[in-house]
Amino acid sequence: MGTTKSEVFTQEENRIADLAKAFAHPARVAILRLLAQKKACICGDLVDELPLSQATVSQHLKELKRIGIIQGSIDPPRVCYCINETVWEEAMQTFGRMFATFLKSGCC
Amino acid sequence: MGTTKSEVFTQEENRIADLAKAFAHPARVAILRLLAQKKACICGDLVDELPLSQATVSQHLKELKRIGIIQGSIDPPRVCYCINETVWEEAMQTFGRMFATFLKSGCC
DNA sequence: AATTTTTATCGCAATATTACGATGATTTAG
DNA sequence: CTAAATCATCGTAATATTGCGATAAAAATT
Repeated sequence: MGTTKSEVFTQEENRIADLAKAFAHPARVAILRLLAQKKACICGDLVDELPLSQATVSQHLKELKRIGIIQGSIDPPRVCYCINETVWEEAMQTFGRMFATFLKSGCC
Repeated sequence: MGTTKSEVFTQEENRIADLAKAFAHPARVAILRLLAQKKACICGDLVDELPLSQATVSQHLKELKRIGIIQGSIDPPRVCYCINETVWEEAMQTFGRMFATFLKSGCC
């Protein structure tokens, strides 16, 4: 095994999990912060800011792109990355709704 | 490797990543939802609601407990799980702050 | 054309995660 | 005391993730 049984969960549950993965590694948190604060944008600048190799940073960027929360535009030979506003909003609202489902009145 | 270089990131970045991990698997999303909506609380009930084995559910519960977002109280031979309100709030505010850092005015 | 700059990708090694059956531990019920 | 119920843990297998050096790809510069 080692594989998540995605088929047995709802699309929404899988999407939430995917969005959460964007934030589930400190390097990706750092990248998303830098992009959200516009402190960096060019991949090379991100590499300078992060204590990881260029290959590793590139891999995290790829994962964030797969999720859709960032996008990159080419300015050869550079690539400028930025937050995808639509997906950022989706994440914000998705987590907002999730956190709002909590009903108090403890049983434990 | 395969190990995250936690030492080189800030405590906050690591904490955010950990909190995100709670939501980074569809089964855990389902569990947290059930607990937040109080549709289940006893471990056995969770197992009934989820398409996973008892051992697997127990493992996810353990991870959620490690993060701190749920807690369990013993009612032998049962265990009643529920959301830890404090950590739930911490997560809500942490993600709220994170999402609020986004500055518009795109460069891409 | 050769070099430089920048980024992506490959290949590998180490570790982590996911999943489950089987087994253990604990407490109640009979 | 024995059996049943409930949950945690162990052991194992399969796959995923993390990280990096080396290399490839693409375009500008010399």
